[in-house]
Amino acid sequence: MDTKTLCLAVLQANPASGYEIKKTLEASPLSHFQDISFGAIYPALTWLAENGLVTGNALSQDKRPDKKVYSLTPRGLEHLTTALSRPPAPDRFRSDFLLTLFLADLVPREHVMRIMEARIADLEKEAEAMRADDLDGVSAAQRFVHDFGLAYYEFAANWLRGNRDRINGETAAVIAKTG
Amino acid sequence: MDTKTLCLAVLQANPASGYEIKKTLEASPLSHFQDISFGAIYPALTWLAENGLVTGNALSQDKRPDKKVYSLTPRGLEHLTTALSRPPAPDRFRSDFLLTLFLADLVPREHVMRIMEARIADLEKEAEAMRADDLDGVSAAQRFVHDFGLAYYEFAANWLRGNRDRINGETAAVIAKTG
DNA sequence: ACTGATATATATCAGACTGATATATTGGCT
DNA sequence: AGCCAATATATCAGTCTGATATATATCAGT
Repeated sequence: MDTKTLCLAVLQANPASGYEIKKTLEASPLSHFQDISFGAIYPALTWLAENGLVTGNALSQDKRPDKKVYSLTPRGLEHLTTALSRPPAPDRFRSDFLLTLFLADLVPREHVMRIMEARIADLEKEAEAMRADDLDGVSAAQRFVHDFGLAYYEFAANWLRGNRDRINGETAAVIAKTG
Repeated sequence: MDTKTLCLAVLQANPASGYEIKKTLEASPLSHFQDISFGAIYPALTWLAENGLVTGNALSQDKRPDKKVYSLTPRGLEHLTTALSRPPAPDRFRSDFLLTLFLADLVPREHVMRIMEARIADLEKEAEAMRADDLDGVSAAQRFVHDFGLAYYEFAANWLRGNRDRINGETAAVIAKTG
């Protein structure tokens, strides 16, 4: 989805500032499947406010920079539901890691082994973190997305673990022995 | 990876035109994890030629528009291997489908069910197509990437199939309450 | 023979997005 | 005191997507 719709999606749950929209998305199970940068958020919010899809209130804060808190309007909610009612675009999976593996013959075997081990460790760390997530008060739909993310990390880690020798050959066996 | 490096990655295997670079990538197992548009390819090739990373030969063809075939230079190969030798950026998974499921309560249950069935069918179709891929003469590294892609489609289809009721249930309850 | 769809081939461009940077304050750690 | 991280907004160069333009050829259906 584009940045505007994604902002509306976050605001639909709670009024928030641009900064909070990004932090909320990062803390959500959705963070594994959607991302936006500040450079896109702030212009999007300005546009949304000018076009009546959100209303903005400037808050002077005690010990922090001013905060502009935006809330969804009926028109904003309508825009969001309309966007969600369209058939979703195909998923996009971008992996420089797999590009490197694809061209493994062009780089030192050591390097390939290193990034393979690092990626498996990253995936397992991610899965571990998600298993520790507190899901109290989270809707079934949100839990569904969370669990898909967790299942993916587990799948990917296990698949790479079970197949890494196909790329690394004998050297991987040595690593496995030496720990 | 950026478009330039991706072009070099394709040219490393064979000299090609911009059009052929895109078609080659689309036909490769890498297509599931890397993509580029013509609007990025042609400027990238011009830049690469001007900077000596590729050499270009214009070919007048019999019954087709002129074709500019580019080949990798030693400097181009060096640029490619340098890029591949860096730790790869984290994978990026973008899914509007999962965003819609996350906010399933905002759209009609019928719609959620429909996109769920459609996505499962798409994933299975993709897996089916990959199982039929001809892998004769494909390197171990490339087969690895192919098989990861296939395994992912199978995992995702099976997971969604096994968990889809978790979404449709709650949405039904919300609909019943709100009328 | 004609029409429309598809394939080959390059190029351009508006609009969108990323990642870096600038600005300013507070609070914790060394 | 000095440094880093967090809170908070804003801008911008560089990059990429998706659409469009241009031109030719083939092939299936009418």
